[in-house]
Amino acid sequence: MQKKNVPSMVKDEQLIQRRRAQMVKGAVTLFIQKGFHRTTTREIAQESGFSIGTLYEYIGSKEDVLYLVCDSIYDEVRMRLEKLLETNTTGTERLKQVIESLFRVVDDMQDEVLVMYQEIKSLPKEALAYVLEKEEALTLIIEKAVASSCQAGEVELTEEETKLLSHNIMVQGHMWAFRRWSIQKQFTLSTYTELQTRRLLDGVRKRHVMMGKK
Amino acid sequence: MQKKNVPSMVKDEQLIQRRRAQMVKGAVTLFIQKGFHRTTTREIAQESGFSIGTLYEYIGSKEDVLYLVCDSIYDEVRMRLEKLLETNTTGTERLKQVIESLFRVVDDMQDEVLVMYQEIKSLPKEALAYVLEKEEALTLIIEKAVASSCQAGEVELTEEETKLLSHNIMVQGHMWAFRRWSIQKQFTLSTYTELQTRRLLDGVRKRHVMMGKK
Amino acid sequence: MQKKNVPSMVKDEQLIQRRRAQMVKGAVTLFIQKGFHRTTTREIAQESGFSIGTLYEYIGSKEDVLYLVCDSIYDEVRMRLEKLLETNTTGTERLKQVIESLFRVVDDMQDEVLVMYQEIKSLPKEALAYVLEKEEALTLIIEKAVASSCQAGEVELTEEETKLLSHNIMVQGHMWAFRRWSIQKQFTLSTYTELQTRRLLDGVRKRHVMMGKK
Amino acid sequence: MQKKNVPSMVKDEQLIQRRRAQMVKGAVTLFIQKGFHRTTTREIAQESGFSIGTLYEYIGSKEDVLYLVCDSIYDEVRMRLEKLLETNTTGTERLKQVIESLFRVVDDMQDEVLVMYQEIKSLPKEALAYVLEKEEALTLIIEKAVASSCQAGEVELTEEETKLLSHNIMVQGHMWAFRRWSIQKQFTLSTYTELQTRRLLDGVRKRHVMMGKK
DNA sequence: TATGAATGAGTATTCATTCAT
DNA sequence: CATGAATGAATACTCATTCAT
Repeated sequence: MQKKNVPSMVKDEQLIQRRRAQMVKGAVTLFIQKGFHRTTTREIAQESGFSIGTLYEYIGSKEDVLYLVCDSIYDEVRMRLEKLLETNTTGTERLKQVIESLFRVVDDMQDEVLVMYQEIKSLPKEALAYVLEKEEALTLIIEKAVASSCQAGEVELTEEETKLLSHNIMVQGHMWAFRRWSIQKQFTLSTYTELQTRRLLDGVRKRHVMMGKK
Repeated sequence: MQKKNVPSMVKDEQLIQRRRAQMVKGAVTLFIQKGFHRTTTREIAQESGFSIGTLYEYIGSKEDVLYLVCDSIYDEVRMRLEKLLETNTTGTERLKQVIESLFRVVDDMQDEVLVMYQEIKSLPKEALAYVLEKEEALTLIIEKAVASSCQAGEVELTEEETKLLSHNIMVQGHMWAFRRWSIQKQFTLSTYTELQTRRLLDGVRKRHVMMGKK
Repeated sequence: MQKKNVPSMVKDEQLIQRRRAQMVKGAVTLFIQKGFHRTTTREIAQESGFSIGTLYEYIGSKEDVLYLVCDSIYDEVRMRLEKLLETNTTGTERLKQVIESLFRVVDDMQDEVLVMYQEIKSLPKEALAYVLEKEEALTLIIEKAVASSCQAGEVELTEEETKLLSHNIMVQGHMWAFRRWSIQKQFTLSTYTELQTRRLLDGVRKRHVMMGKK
Repeated sequence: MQKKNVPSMVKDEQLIQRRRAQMVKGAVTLFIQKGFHRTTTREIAQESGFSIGTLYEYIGSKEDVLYLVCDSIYDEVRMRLEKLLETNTTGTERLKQVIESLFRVVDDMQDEVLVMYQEIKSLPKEALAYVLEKEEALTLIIEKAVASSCQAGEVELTEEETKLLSHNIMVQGHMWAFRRWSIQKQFTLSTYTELQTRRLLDGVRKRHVMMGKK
């Protein structure tokens, strides 16, 4: 799936990047506060530091802003995640690290994650498909760590189980944000991480290993 | 938290109930198709089978419709869930049944669940709080089943772990709907249910019990 | 060609007729002053005596107003023309009467005729086709009078010549309006009518008749 | 009436001429396609082969472009007409030639003639007056031919009739363009020219000449 | 109680024009 | 001289809400 092409009247590619970055920054702030539909294009322009006319020099429609925002959030999540994963661990150690890192990123970007969950549906079909692909790509990072843990012989999972587990981890990350009204009242991030990690790993640990340990 | 009072010009309480039921039915259909913001009050009135004037005899604002819709979805989820749980099981058996029932209800009401996840944020603060309470009450049903499983001595969990597990179960139900673009391509509902149930229970099963079984 | 259907949100057909009449009246005034493109929908609403919202209860787009205006102008031209032609004359007498009547109607409706000439091109294709048909129907009235004059044996014309003559008469009527900056400085309507009538008839009069008269 | 002064930031008169020629060429193409109001200045600049900034180095406003276009169309009509009239005929022969030439020019420049008829009204007052003078000057060419025919003694016309006839000829030329939706379906240019010429001349031919011929 | 016509604030988008580079 | 990014007033159209019947 190709990156959706957002039309611009401006030729200087560098300038486009800069302006769109401003735009996304302003828009995210507003979308977090009032959501996509309740935010006007004028507000986006103003918050971004330029006029409404200029805004439309860099996009074709309001929906393009949403697309740029979603795209950018995914890129940032991925970037932060990869940054936290730079060390070269493997096996279950790796998996623990992925979980902790994911949760930490979600914690840092709670509002952005919420925007994604709630506004994504307003994207035009094509853009939506593209964004969902990014989500799957992200899930794949987790899947690789799970697989690595399998290969290390520490856990045994079918391919199906691997996939499902990855989804579970991803969603447990997200729910730290979208159920924060309940979860964050009861847990700190580190308790949450610890409890979830233990549960996730206990469930998959090889039986004989466990018993051996015992 | 009190049920939010939705104003009506009409006295006959029965009529109010009937009209609002029509209204919610029409609105849900539309919200599923186009979302709350893209649906007009005129459309809601038409889909409900009465005029725009009449619509406003039974609500005070468009947001009231959203509130009624969310409220009604929760009531239906709860009703269906309780229906499926009428038999008097206990212990781990009970827990399995709760999980399976929840997943089945979510499967039946996927679109409604999605509407909730995506439009809830558009509710006015007070209404939002009320609806979130309903969500917590729902989670409590699960929590009770988990606790019942503990009491049966089949699993051992701290109170914290109990709460978290309940959230996890709830969210794993919901994700069947909101990640369907990926999950429902890979799993049938019964596979999904089976895999998730196994994982959830394996993780919590008492060690000695497991070994004993061994 | 069917009359184009202009959409309306209002059900009462009578009301639609009344409101659209107001609308056309207001719009014509404005189009005469500033042309279609320089007139805003708000101005049309205001001049028509209702709000912009109400305007859009009776039309689907600004172009619909132009269509209604053109349609209405043609209807009025035709109505006035037919009124002036109610007496039952025939032959050349009839033709003279048609010419005089046409010129008189154009004189009365100069501004409207100009609007037609200048804004018709802004109509959507379908509407344009419909309006041009009305123009042809009007030309047919003239053609019938010319034919009547032929049948009376006073003039002899091929079918082609009949058609062309009718166009000429029509356009000579219109030019009284669209060349008024020059023609109306030099002629009064009655002089113009007399001169044009003489020329039109002299050119077609049967040769032997003329000579017989001589 | 002075030629309207179109302001330019550029000194080099030659360059001004060249750029404006490009501009008019581009603009005519666009005005024919979409009319003056639906054409943007950006489009004009692009079609002309330079940037929007450059466009405004050679004009003061969008209306100036329309003025230049109208001015240029008149000049070309005149030029072409004069070219076709270079041979030194006189009398009725001359008149026939003028008619045929005019019709031929209009046929060649149909779109341009239409633009004139439909957009002229958007000119600012002063520019409009200037352009109408050009139209009158053009009519004068015809008038001279008619007069020449009179002087040759072949037709007899009062001064009033001469003027009116010239207008008629002019308009019969134009109508070949602006009623083409009907006329060009029924006639070829040469039939149209022949029929109209015959009618125009028959109507004015001296009575005794005609009879003599007879 | 039911209706639907009326309202006008609000919104996305366009485009002529300017001006710093 | 040429460029094209920036501007913001202007504009068509929408839609939640009201209220007279």
